[in-house]
Amino acid sequence: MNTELVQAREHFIQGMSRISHFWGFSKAMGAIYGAIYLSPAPISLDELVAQVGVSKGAVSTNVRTLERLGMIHKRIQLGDRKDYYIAETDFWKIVRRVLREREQSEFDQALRTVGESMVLVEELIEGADTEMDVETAVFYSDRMQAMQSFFNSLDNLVAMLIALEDLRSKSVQNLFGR
Amino acid sequence: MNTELVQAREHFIQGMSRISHFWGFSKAMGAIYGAIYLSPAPISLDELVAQVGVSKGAVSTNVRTLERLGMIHKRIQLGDRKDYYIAETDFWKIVRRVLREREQSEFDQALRTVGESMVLVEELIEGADTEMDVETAVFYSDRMQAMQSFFNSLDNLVAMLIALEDLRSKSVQNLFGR
DNA sequence: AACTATGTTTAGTTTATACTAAACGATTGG
DNA sequence: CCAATCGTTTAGTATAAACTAAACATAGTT
Repeated sequence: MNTELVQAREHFIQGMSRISHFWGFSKAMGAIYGAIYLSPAPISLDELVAQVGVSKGAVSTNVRTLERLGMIHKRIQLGDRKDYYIAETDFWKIVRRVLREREQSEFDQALRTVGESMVLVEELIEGADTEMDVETAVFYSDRMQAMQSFFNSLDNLVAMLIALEDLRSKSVQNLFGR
Repeated sequence: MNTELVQAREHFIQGMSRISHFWGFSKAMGAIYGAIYLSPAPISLDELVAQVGVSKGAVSTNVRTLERLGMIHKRIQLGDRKDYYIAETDFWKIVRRVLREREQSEFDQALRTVGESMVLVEELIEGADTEMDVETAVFYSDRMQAMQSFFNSLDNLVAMLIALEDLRSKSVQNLFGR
């Protein structure tokens, strides 16, 4: 293939690598997605190894993660033992999926911790012994409440955005100037 | 202070630590913010070292980052050489600030890389030699265009959210159920 | 001016993460 | 049934981030 075209691809892949890292994924994952995204035809694991320049094992695990996130899809061809991959090109779909994934895992868990702390403090307010403790406990309770409230709002906001995007993806209208 | 109250605080701080890590900041940073957030009075660096359990140096650098992000504020008291810190409690304000910060730094840069790759490819389409190269180059160009378009939309969306939040913070109305 | 209290910087260490190389397992073809 | 071709798993390694300990800088106090 044309050298300059390869250079352009590599530059793009490098950019994807950066973005991936920026969003908290591994660099290789972004690079691999970039390579798949720029492949005109379904691309095999070996070709990815060649294009991205990481080991087969790394490509294997990253590709699995990408598939779990719905960012790529596996295409098996009859009479061919290789797995081929194509890129999901609906980015909003990807965003939705990733947001859902992240909400479920760590985000909820963190929220729960805040809730637990709040319950701990509020239980304490009941059977408090000294006056000073009550004062501090009430302060704690208020602050924790405020934070939990914020996280709930954030949760609602994200849910709203996902819903909006669901509408958009059904091609009602493009609200965000694409 | 009451042991159970301390436990509740530590549980909360641990939660903040997780959230911080989840959002791509250091764990200590979240913990430190948590400690400041739960302090009824402005809190000094030494007290933070005691409560969070990391070294003075780490507290110092993390505190500086927190201040840069507008998550905490320094309060110097007359006749006291220590610096004291209080927490910013307007979380939406913090979100706006962090979003702006992130957009400027890495996000823009990544976008630029995609744009550059696209220009490279499009220049190539003009002076192309073989037929096959043109075909691939056009494919690349289309895909890169689609991705850049998406990032622009995302940018607009974030800008819109910031604008919405600016309105809300001026207490027009609370749109997100707080 | 020396000493003390305080925050910052730095050099080195720890730690978590992601990768490599290679063994492994499984499937297909000869 | 053996060999070849894949993808996966694993044990070890490299690397980047973040922390510690300690030196340092600064300013206030005696």
